[in-house]
Amino acid sequence: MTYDRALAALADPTRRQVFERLRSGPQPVGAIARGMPVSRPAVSQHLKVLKEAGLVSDHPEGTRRVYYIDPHGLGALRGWLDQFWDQALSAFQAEAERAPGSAGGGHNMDRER
Amino acid sequence: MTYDRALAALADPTRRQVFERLRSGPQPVGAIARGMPVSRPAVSQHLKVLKEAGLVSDHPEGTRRVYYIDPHGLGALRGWLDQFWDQALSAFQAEAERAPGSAGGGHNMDRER
DNA sequence: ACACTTCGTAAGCTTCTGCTTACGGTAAGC
DNA sequence: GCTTACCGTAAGCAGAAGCTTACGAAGTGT
Repeated sequence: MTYDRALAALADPTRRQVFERLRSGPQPVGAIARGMPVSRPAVSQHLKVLKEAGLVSDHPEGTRRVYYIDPHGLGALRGWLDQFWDQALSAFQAEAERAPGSAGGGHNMDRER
Repeated sequence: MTYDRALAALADPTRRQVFERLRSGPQPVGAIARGMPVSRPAVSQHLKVLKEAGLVSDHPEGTRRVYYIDPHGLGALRGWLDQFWDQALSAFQAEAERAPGSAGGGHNMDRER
């Protein structure tokens, strides 16, 4: 779905810091920006990207805007990741048996060509 | 620990395409680059980043280098994600009860001017 | 009505990033 | 030994991304 947006959004360290700050609960923009190494408008821009990725949502509260983590984007990312996980494990196991030492811990020292 | 590298690596679309190509099994660089919209050196550079992120590994096979998916980096990313998942769900539930309509059901009825 | 707070957005600039071409190094085949 | 195939790396460049300052809009309180 939109797992690609979520990945791109969480790639930036500053933006990830914004996102992780919301783990302690919903917060308005000013509170998020306080104590961060960038300006408040920068935080707003990051929040916009996070919102477009479905990672956060917001609702107005007076003159402020309270942001909070939205599981929707996280779920998409998780789904994509799980799609890899099982397949990656088995493929890695196969590789481990084929070339021990570099991969997992297989004990078949069959060399190929 | 190294989930940040994995995130940054998988953020780029082309690099993600390289990574997803390895899902069909281990492949040498040339085979990966064949049919891709970028040159072979570009693929090599992407593989380097993916390797540093712990997402892929490789072993030489004659004059070629066979790359395959390494669950190590994927696992780190998964761990970080799961750390959020539960907390995000409960927090989202709390938000849903607090302002029904925006969070609880399905869509974001964001008030946009 | 006026002042103050909170926030989003536009413009501009600097820095980072991904791609290409060119080159060197290593292993296999004749 | 010589040539060919495969791959990684360096240099250089065009495009993108993030940050700052400046401004405008919306809401609250006096």
